[in-house]
Amino acid sequence: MVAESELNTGLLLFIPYRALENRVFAALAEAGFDDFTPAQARVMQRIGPNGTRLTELAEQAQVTKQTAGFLVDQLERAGYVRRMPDPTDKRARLVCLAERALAAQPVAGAVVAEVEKEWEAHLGKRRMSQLRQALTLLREITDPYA
Amino acid sequence: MVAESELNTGLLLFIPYRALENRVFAALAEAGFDDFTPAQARVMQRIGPNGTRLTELAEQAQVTKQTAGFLVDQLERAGYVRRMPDPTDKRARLVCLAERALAAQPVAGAVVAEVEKEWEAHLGKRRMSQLRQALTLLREITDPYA
DNA sequence: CCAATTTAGTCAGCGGCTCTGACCATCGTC
DNA sequence: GACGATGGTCAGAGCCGCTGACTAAATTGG
Repeated sequence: MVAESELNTGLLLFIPYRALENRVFAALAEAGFDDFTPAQARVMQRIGPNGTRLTELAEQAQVTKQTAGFLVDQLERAGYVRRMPDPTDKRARLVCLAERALAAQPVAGAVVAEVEKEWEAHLGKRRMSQLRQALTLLREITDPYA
Repeated sequence: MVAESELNTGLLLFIPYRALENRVFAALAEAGFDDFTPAQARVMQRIGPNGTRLTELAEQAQVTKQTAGFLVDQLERAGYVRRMPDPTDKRARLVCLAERALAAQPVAGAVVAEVEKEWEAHLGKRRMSQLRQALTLLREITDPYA
């Protein structure tokens, strides 16, 4: 039996999450993408390739639509997203990734890959794979939008 | 449509973390502990059995000492913590859990146990154990205060 | 022993995040 | 076409977290 920390699982999940977020954020800032915040990034992360409605973004990020709107306003002003009319619903608008976000994506992707590689080096291929598998399964009962 | 296996690990970690935090928070609120916020809880969680200095709390929660002080002020006013003089350093004060926090702990502990049990039921004993093991290992390279 | 530096903590001010409540426009349905 | 539901905005408030400037006590080095 391997000795396990007595820390509650929540904290165990949160610690590497924050470590990864910090790394990505720092790398983006260094690459010149220093004009957005973590809260904005958490919304931007949920935008689909064909655009996503504000209400849907709000639900997935678990904030109110007002908050999501506030964040999208700033992202739009900074050139990361664009609002397009939704052709299927005149009330709605689709939030789409704009040029600046598309430029940032490869940078973010590279850092995520780098950190995941470090984790795999520390855990070993097998345990890293098990970790991802367990988390993916867990998502089924913890993600209301899975 | 994004394949599950390609969802970045950060989001995979965050989703269950937030689910757990939400559950604990809701249960505490229902039990009458509705007068504190998640930010306050994240600080309170780090207080050791013999009290912890404000500066140390700030480091571990990764906020400035000003922010930690602000949160402790509110926790103190709500009766969750007390400030005691540190006998070994007249500049410092030890933040200790007070009566109300001690009353809340069993409630929080019960919910955490309940949620972990649900997760174990979904993943199976083996995978749940592997998950905790992997996360504990990961902490070695992601927690600056391990 | 005293001056300089470091460390613990506070005060003041600012901006960012998120909420509630109220509101308007459009959609879908009957 | 009336009505409830849905997509979104506006206004106001409070909480969170930061920087900068400060006091007091501890530590270090001559």
